[in-house]
Amino acid sequence: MKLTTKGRYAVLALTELALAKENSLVKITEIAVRQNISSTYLEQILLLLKNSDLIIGVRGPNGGYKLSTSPENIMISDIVNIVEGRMEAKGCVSKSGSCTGVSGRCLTHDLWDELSRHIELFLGQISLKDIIAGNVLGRSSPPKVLELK
Amino acid sequence: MKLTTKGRYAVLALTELALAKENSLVKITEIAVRQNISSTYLEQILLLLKNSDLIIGVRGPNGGYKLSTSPENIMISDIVNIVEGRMEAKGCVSKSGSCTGVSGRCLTHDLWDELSRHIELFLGQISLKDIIAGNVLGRSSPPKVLELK
DNA sequence: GTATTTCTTGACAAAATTACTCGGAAAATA
DNA sequence: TATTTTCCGAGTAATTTTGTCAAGAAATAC
Repeated sequence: MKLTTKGRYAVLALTELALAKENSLVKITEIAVRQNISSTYLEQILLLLKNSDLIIGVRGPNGGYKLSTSPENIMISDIVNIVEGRMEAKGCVSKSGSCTGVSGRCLTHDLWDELSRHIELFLGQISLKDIIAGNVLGRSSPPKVLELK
Repeated sequence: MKLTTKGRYAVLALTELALAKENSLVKITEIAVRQNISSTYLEQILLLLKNSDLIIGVRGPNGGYKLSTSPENIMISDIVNIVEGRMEAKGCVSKSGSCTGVSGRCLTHDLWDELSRHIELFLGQISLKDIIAGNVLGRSSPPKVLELK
């Protein structure tokens, strides 16, 4: 699970779509100007999200983008996974492919695996709706929360 | 909290040190060969860890590196934070520095903040000892665990 | 149909970061 | 002194990220 500006732009853009009036269309340039992002770069990103059916693009005058479903059904992990490739998480497949190194097999393998699983779990619990509701921090909402025991 | 091969190499190398007999010294080249990493690159990384007093370097014949403290006292987050710079986590300070964009302030700010806090928390609970004990997955050990409620 | 708006697509280029190399110096041992 | 090892700074190659550009396609308004 990589995380670059690409992923952040994607979440930001979809947040804008989520904020728009239901079924109204938002143009790329609107988002780009508001958020001060390169509009041509944003094009690329929204295209990825469209091809994965997370958003719907409408061409022609007064066209634009809208979410394909309601904000509570779109999780942050969905967005990030689409625009950033899924992270390999291994960090041990050095060359021969196998994971059994000379030093008594790959000890850190599980660590990175578990970390990315953890991140995925975290971002999979937060929806666009949570974000526009400011419901990210100190989440005490009905859905599962991660907590120290 | 970035995560590149640099961070993974660092954890891997320190795992090797943790596996070594108490107070025995391990050479850079030993680790490099065993893990199939560039030894000169590994030098740089171990140097960083040494300058942060996580490990101790001994020069001269039969020199090498050893941990500066016992494996259970070294957390993965310590290691990663040293070799990768601390991640900015914001993703919203576009230009003017302030966080109040035109689109009704920075909605995703909290999200990335919370994510990196979460990662830090996770890696801060796992020590080198846990790794060499294979105690990463399905942790049910005495120390605090992250768990779904 | 024509013009306009906007998305769609692909190829390309600049910038930044990551990953690694190199040459040598300092310290310790023998 | 010679050898072995860490230490240190600078520089370079490779990759990834972050864009730009130009042209095409679809929908709408006129």
